[in-house]
Amino acid sequence: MQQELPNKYDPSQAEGKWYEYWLKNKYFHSEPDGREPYVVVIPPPNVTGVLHMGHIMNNTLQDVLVRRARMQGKNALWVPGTDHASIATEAKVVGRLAEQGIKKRDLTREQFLEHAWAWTEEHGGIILKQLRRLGASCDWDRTAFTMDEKRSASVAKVFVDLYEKGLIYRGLRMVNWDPKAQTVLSTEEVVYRDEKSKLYYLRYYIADADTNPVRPTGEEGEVVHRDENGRYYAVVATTRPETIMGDTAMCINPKDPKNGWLRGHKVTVPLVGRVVPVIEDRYVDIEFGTGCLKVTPAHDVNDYALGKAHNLESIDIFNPDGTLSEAAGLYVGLDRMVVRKQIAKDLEAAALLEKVEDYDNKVGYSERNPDTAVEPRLCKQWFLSMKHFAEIALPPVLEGKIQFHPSKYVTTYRNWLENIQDWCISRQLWWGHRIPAWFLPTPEGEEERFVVALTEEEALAKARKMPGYANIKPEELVREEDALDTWFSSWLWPISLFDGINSPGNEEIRYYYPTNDLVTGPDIIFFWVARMIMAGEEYLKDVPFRNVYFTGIVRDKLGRKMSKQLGNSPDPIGLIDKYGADGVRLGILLCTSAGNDILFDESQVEQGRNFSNKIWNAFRLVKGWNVSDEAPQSEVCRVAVEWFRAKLNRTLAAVDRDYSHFRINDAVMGVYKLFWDDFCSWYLECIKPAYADGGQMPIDRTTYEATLGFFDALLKMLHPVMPFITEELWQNLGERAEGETLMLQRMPEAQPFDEQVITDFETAVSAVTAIRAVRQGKNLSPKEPLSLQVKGAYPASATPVICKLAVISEVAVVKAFDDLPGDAFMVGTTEFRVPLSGKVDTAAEIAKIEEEIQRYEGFLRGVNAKLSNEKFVANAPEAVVALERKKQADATTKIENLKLRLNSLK
RNA sequence: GGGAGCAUAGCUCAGUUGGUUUAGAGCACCUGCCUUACAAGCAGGGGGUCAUAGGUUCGACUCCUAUUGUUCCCACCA
Repeated sequence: MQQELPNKYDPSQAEGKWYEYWLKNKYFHSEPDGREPYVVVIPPPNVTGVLHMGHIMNNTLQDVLVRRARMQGKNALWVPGTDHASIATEAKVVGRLAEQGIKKRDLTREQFLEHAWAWTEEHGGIILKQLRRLGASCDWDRTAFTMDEKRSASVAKVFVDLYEKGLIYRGLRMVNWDPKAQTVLSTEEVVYRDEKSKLYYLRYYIADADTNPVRPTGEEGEVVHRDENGRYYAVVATTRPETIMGDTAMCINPKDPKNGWLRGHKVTVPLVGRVVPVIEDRYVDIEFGTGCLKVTPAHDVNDYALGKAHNLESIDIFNPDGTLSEAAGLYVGLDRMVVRKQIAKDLEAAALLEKVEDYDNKVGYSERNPDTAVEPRLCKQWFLSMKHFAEIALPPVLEGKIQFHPSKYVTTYRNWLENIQDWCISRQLWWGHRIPAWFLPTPEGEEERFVVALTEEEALAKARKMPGYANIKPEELVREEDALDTWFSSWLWPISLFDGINSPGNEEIRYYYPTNDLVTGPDIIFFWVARMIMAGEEYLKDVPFRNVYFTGIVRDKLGRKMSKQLGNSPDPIGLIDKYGADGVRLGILLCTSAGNDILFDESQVEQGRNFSNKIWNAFRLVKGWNVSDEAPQSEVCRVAVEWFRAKLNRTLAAVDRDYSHFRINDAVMGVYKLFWDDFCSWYLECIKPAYADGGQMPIDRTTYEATLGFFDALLKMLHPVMPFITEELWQNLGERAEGETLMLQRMPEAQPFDEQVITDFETAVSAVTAIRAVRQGKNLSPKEPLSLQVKGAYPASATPVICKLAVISEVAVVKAFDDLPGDAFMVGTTEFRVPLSGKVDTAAEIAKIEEEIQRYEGFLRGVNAKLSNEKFVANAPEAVVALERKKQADATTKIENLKLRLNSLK
């Protein structure tokens, strides 16, 4: 039976082998059957993305949940897939084309898409391959892509349906424009960042002083500006001087005493020379800047509203790429950021710049192009009306049909839904789902006309039914160029994966939907989570999942976000190579608690690797034993087996509880300690056969079988967390037939156990620890036999354990200690003493006892104070009072004993 | 500007409806050990007036109020 196993676990020997085995036997694959389903859909990573630590955490959590459910006998399914990530991917493709000297606008849509597909095929799925290294038990046969045939058809069908329901419309709105990607963004795709910027104070001269003389009102607080030539001017503060070419008014607050004298005048826009009216609106903040606001209806959301209210002209001075257009008249073709700098200089040179102040403000940036400030822009886009969706998506979360972990995100969710804005779903991109709408020839000056349909044929049929278009030819229909927002496909994910849109009520959607748990980051609660709930309620009248586990962000040890620039993001595959997938999984899980950011450090993965090794060596120990059918079971073995069985059951119950509350790190830590502390440090040490006559004694059959049973249970408990090493060891733990696997074994269930067994064993543990401390303090060899005296209540089962683990030759239960010198300690109210002839430092012992007495007396004072408080005795529950009385009695006993001892020493 | 969360050992966090021997874990740290499973290990040990100030209560880490610090989300102050 002697095994020639190395003393270090080598993950590379096991991981690839078992993953292949699982794949070959299709253990990850699921088909609908009679069992209870358990379903997780992966948050689809970008098709061209590579694995980072966030994915490691997120996918490890999913795999733990899925593997556990599978071992609980459920029909577990984890569906993988990728997302086409329209803006991000298109940007990458445009970038690569640029390297080859190709411009996007020189290509046709078809040519561009060819390049995009080529790129997708080249880089696509790398991330899914990487997930295999982690051990992810996804059903790869079901791998989906948001732009594959079924998913694309689902998107189109939903678009048409929502249009027909009147929920999708086209509207001219002020939208967020990304000048780099040259597409509109949804409000959710704009991230605001604090920025140190400048506030420019500009002179707007009064233009009509000749015909309409300036008359200061003389009001208190009035501020009138005149230059050295006596000309009047107003001062406007702005952060965006480059937009003055679009100014079509200046606005003051009607109640502003500073600027009342400007009322009714016209002013000249500096440099531009355009004469614009001074308008009045309560919107203007009197306290901000000078109280004068320049109004640029085309380039600011508020100004747009003002422009509408006051019937102002709107001048769009930007090109789609953020350079100035012909309409600007000045700086044409220059980038807006360049113009901002230049115009400040020019204004100064023309003596039109009063001053410049430092100013902190928030600037919106594109989520996908973080260096690009979004530009408010007026244009016609496709919108999804959200009121209806907010109404159907709120109740399931508020009523607990869907549970958020942690629950604090319910508030966030609710807030967003209650203040929701319509969703701008069109994007001026080619990579994505092309909007299924066709425009019809429309006479000049008339409202655009279009039809929405699944196919061109349908579109033509629909068009021909419209008045005046009975004879329209196919080539007269012009398909919408825009694509849809990526999230317009993602929101269907839990449905479209089971083809529930194209083929409603099919077997799979009925069986697998709703899914169970979703693991994702809180950063996409609006983008994705909320919208999936909307789609689920709209199309299946049911929630898409029952639980949402929100992970935190993986940061480095110093709390910084991981980024390429900082170089603080470890390569996950490198970590797996170095520490093994199991080590990486355990490492990341140990520091993961729902909703909290996790500060990742490689030492945690090292801890995971070390734990793998611990398991490995425990296995080496157990498999190295000779088994005897004749040898009777020793008392210490009997006690240890009884105790560990109880402990195992207690932990199983605790771990179940932790998992059900999504306290996965607690569950993992529970198993970790059960294995390392309880199983290895105490149980195995108890039953480990001694050496005698130059060889190791055999272990008795009863204990051995029990130990294999425990090991088996432990491997099962560990398997969801550390799938590879557990499979490797389980396969070698007993005789296995071809095709057997740990991953399909049933997870042990907690059985009732006797709490007293655990309590009694803990007495032995405490005594052993104390005796070891005595040895250490006295510098005694761990092997030198000692004897032990016990005074007080003492479980008989403790003796064999103490004898073996503390190397005690004899335990004597005594009524009173003899006069021999020795070291004493207490476990509960039981007093123990290790007689030590000639090795006792009396002075030190006295000091130790006096310190103890002091501690207990302090404690007793607290208890006495409580008990002497009549109100406490009268009001507190009986059990609590009884407990305090027990504390009082116990402490008193202890102090008495200690004093007795003190006296005998003196 | 509005909202939410957090503040417990050097670090990261538990502390489950206020009462379990005057607060627990993991890591880190200190001391001693290469003891035939494991030095990726073993044994032992130190370390916290639970952010501050009030309040409720017989009793507060736990509930309430305020303050300070911190994180996140939302919002059109140029």
